[in-house]
Amino acid sequence: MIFSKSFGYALRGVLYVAIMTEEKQKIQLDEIAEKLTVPRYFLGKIMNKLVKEGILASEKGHKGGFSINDNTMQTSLLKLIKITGDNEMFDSCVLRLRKCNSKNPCPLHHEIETLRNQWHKLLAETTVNELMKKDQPDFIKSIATIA
Amino acid sequence: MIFSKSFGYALRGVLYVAIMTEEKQKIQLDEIAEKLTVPRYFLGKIMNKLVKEGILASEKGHKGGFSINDNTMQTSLLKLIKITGDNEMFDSCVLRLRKCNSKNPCPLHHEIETLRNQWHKLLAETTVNELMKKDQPDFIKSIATIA
DNA sequence: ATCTCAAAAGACATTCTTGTCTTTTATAGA
DNA sequence: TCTATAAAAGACAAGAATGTCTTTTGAGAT
Repeated sequence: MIFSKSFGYALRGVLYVAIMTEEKQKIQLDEIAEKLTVPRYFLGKIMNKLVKEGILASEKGHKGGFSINDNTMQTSLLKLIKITGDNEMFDSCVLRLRKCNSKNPCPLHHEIETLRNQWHKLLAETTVNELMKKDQPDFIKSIATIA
Repeated sequence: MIFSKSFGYALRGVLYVAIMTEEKQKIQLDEIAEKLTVPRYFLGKIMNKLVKEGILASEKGHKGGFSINDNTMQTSLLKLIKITGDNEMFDSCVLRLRKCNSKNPCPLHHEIETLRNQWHKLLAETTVNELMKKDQPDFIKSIATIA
């Protein structure tokens, strides 16, 4: 698979909070995990990472939960990818030949570089806000479906 | 990483055999693993898969080893990807929303579909033969370098 | 202060990929 | 037929990603 499960959970988690935040201020992990049909504790750790990275806010204790903050809506997919660890996707040679760079390119270097840049651009430009603006009819449903 | 280690090993293994086959008929696993700086037994299993899939020929025993066959040079990267198990890269939703298809697309479905199709095309059209025809000066070196 | 709630943190289990070692099988040559 | 050789096959180990459970921490409510 091109991206990790963690990335998918992170994205769907953020989106769920962003969508639900119109109805309530705080969204609990229990609800998120249940609605997204995602392993609760595992999601918890990912959400925690997002909080530490400043993508989301959280509060402990009574009436606690997750909520959006000033950064949430501007967060790019690329940022989520980096946070969840799928780095190096844009670093290393796709053919896995190590000695490959613009000076000493592998046979597919240039073709792949073009494609990779397009990916990079798309992922860097697509933010949580962008995704929500597209406003698909069943968007919330598609987020809530197991991946 | 976008592709698995196994894929990288498979590709480099095939390329090494294809290149060396001009000098000798049979290439031994020991040599391949050493030159590519790749775990010997692990590579052995991957080479074995390639043989079973008809991508390479092999012979046991004295004067045995790996060699190319009628299919080797026409083998596409896509084929290698499938053999080494990185399937579903072109199947499932990149955002990992399951209920995502052309009828019920996720917000990025169309943009991603375009990119994915380009990848698919490139990987399907690029064969072992194509790679070797490009004839980079240090191609054999770049194959032989650890990934 | 104490209780309850919910995230955070830490220990542990499972699964998948990758890597290693040993034994078996097949082939050529003496 | 026997020996050497090299791939194939099988058992096992290490590592990373994913998943589960328990304990701790922090905040509001009583």
